[in-house]
Amino acid sequence: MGRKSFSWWPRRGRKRCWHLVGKKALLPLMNREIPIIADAMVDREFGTGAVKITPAHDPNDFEVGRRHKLPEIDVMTDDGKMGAPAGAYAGMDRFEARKKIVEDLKALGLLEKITEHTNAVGLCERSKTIVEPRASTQWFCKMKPLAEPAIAAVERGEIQIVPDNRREEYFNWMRNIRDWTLSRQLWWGHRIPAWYCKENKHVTVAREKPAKCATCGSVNLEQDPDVLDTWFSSGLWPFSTLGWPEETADFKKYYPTSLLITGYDILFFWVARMIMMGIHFTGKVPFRAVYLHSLVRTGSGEKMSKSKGTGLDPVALNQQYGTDAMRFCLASMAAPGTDIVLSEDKLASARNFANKIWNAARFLFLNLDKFEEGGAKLEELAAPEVRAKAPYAYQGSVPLVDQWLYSRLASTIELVNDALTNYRFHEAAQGVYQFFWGDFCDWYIEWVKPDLQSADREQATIVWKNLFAAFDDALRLLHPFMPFLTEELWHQLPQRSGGKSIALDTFPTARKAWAQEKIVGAVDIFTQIQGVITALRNIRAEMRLDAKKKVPAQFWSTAEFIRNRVHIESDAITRLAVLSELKVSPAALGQVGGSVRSTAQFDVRIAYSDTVDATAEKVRLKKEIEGLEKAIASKERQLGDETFRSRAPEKIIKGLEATLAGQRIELQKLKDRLAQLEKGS
RNA sequence: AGGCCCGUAGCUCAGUUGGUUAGAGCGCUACCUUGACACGGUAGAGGUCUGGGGUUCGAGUCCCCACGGGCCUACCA
Repeated sequence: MGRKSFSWWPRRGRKRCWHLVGKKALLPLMNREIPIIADAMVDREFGTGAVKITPAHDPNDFEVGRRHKLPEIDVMTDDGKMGAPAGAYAGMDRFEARKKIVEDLKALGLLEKITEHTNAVGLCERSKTIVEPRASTQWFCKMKPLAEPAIAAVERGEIQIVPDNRREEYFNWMRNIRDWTLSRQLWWGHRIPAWYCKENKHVTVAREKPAKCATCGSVNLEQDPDVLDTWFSSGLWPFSTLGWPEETADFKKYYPTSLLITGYDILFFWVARMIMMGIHFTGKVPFRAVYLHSLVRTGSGEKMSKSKGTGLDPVALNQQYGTDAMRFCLASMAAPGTDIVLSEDKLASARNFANKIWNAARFLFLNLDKFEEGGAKLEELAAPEVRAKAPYAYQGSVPLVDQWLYSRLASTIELVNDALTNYRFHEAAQGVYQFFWGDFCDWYIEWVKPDLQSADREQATIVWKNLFAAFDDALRLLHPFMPFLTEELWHQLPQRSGGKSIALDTFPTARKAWAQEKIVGAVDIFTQIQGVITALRNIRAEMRLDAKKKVPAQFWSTAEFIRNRVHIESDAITRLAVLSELKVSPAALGQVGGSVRSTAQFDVRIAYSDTVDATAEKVRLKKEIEGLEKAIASKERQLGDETFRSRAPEKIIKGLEATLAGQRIELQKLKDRLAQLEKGS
């Protein structure tokens, strides 16, 4: 279809055609002689293995043309018609010309056959019209000298790229960098500062419009109509915004900045260019770290795009679910290196979390009002200096539930801080979620509920102080993810004078004193007690007991300290497991009636034999026995392997042994229970 | 075609240097309109981590291959 010039490459018919290279062919219709050449660009497996070369209308052909010094003939005009070099076709519309050429070739008997071929045609993103490749004069920026120091800066770690795997992409792109076309045929942007004299086409480049041509002195000058690529100007952003090229105070203070946050799809467009420009113009990298965040996709996984109209409307979604929910949702899904598929389900889940926090706070303040009727003041319970001394002790010791809560809080604070410094925002968000909902609401508030209005004013006061101190920390932890909700609730607590916003308060940092409680073992004991309550509830559910039906239960553990602790906490356990009484047995539980749950550490029983479904119970037991036996067998195999014992770290071996011991006890208990059930039926 | 990434519960995804019975949210099942919350509570079910080799005492995790999917860049006579 190429109607002008040039050449071929007969490689496939190496034997058949090689002799033709260097000779000339006559281009039909144009009657122009064109050379036959050989070039490795050609795919000899495709079609005839020979192809015409049109350097002015194809990027590959352009390269070939340069290699073989072929003339570049542009056969089109700016308005998409055929130009003078198109000979007889000049003035025709390009589509018309193509049809006419086929007809003419046919008429001359030169057309052998027509085959279908799918070709990638460039389309204008907005107008959808076909973009015709045409050779033209453009300004290019030589990139190698700019890229090299920019590669080195990242290699040396002067700039950290997060997530790590994007470093490779950066290197790959930078090492294979091509010269950068700066000319854009748009009607907005920075005009290219080049002037041409009309007489001799000399080029004069200057900051201000020159008075005359630098070469021939002509005053008849015309500025290049093209503008600079927007990314060229954008690349200057880190320092031009700070007053550069002046050595302003801002520039000195804030350049380089610490962190750039942007989408990973813009790493090459913008980030790489800022780095290159920054190093070139200022001698310094523009920032110390680049966090490349995920792209938000629609529920069906499409990239959101304004021009494609595939975006979700954040304003509409914010109105529906709340901006806090949106923010939390995005953060909780921002695992580095993956995209975020945003769906309404997930937003709803985040909204539910916000709702949960709001209701928990409502509960606290409603109860506080009642408590204040007895003379207490919020300032005495939750002023900053009061909160700072938490956790408070009651009758000489910090209540177990508070030891546990503050230890959990300390771990959460550590986790969140750690996650944030490492750009692992999803872990931070999920950590707060787990603490606030799973620990604070589900366990802590439920646990201390009756104590909030305790007749023992001293006890109630302690409870309130501990509660508010933890609540305040939790709010501040949550604040980066749910700014509005936490701000609102924070203002309901008494703040230090001048406490204008939670955003100006300090972010919680690790409290070693709280984490210490874990070492003492309080957390482990509390976890055991949670296990006791869950086991009892599980039995209730299996028995299909009415939720309000209070039933008697028995408890036994070979460990005396657990028995003692369960005894001390029996009020709470009784309430949370809906029992009529909890009896700590003086000896192992006998095999009589009811339903039992066991762990390696303890056994609980609800004595309600008439409602026990023995068949279902046996199925459950067998399943658990099977799973345990498998786990035990694999551990025994591993621990029996001398190579393993000699090479695995001590910690792993010890842990395995401990777990194995527990599992053996558990298995024995399950087996006994099963045997007893089978004997009974 | 080249480069990068992904494949884990029904769905969407976590899983930091290989190490003790692989987690979450949603959905699902059963029970509960219990005085903060049904946008809720309690208890559950559900995965031979795409497949095949390899390294290792030990692999969801490291290496190779295959299959499937995505993105970026380039593009075919």
